[in-house]
Amino acid sequence: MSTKVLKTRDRVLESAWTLLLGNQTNAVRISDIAKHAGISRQAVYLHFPTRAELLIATTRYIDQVKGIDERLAHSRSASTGVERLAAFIDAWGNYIPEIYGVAKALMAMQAQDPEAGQAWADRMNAVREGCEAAVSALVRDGVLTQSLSHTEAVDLLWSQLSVEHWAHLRHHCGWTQARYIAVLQHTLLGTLVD
Amino acid sequence: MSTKVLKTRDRVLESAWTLLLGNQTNAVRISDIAKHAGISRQAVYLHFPTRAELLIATTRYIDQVKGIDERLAHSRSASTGVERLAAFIDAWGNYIPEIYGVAKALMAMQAQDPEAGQAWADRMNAVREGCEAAVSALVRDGVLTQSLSHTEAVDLLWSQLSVEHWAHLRHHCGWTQARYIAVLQHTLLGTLVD
DNA sequence: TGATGACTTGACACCACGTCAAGTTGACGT
DNA sequence: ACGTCAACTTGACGTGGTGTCAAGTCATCA
Repeated sequence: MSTKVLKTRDRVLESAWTLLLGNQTNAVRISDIAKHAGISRQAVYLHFPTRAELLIATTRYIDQVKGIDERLAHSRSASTGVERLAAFIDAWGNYIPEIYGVAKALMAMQAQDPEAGQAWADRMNAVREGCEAAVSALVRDGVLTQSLSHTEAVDLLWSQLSVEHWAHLRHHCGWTQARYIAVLQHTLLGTLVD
Repeated sequence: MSTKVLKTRDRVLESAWTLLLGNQTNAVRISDIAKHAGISRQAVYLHFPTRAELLIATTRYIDQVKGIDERLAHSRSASTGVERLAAFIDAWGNYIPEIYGVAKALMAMQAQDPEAGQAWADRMNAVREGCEAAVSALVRDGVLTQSLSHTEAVDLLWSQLSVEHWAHLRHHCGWTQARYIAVLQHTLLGTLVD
């Protein structure tokens, strides 16, 4: 595991990240990534077995570089359930833009490649756990609305914090990032808390 | 424009619809559709120039067969804004399952084919007009919440009535269709009406 | 009878993924 | 100084799906 190997591997991941974020039209081929990283197309396969695995590795790389764990951990330190909900929406909602490029490519792949779909689903289940924790905090405070079950509340929070929902409001509706965060905090508070 | 032409064309559209709805793994190729319709793969190209156009034509075909226009028109006849909102959610929300197969394929294509993306966006803009009408009815009744602008309210309704949101709750979260409709009616009422 | 339109068969180019084989290069230990 | 090994290169190939092209069949209709 020499230093150079890691360097090249990371350069590939960095290239994938950059190209996927930049390109509107999602025609990011492996050869594009290789060219951007300054290596041959075949060399990419020395580090990643398939395109799907490369994309998945890219999301993990972004997680690591951007420290999503720390961001989410911080939201867990809020004292009240309501504050915790707002902090979680803030932390995750502001992370989505970073991973959107890769997420889009991965979601486009899952039609043909079930493995890619499963990998993405796994990652999203981690987000669901965060939603679950936030809702539990609301329950602990006794402020969760009567009209939704615990699970329904988690599902609703989770689905509104999905990447697709973000993309819809941000790109189709033209919302700013700040408005996206503010409106989701407000409406989800209204929906989940009595 | 003989009878037989229309028959074959419709058989292709019907096959596309059937296969796209049935297949979990979205590997519906043109050759599959042709085989199912009982014609050669090349004959499909006598009716539809590209795969994207075939998919788009399929959505239009479903619209026509299932009479979505009538369904939505019916929701427009409700007297109060609140009833109209509920009726619109019911009409559109119960239509999504019909088009989901094609929608999924079309959304998967828009990464590579911008034309497919544009066509799908156009169709979704028609839904947005329905959302706009429902919100306007709320405004007319003077019951739209103060905390959202007219446009924001439309955007929020629209994004929560998206096919992606339906798929998330229905498939990832395992909700029944009835619960999806009921919860959306309830939470959107809570979000949009004071 | 002969023309037309719908369809068939078979071949082909294209493009991206993924694989394989045979080099080149540079760092490393001995 | 030498051999070795890992990383990387070049070039070729197979696969699978899309879309194109050319030649031929067949029923219908004027």
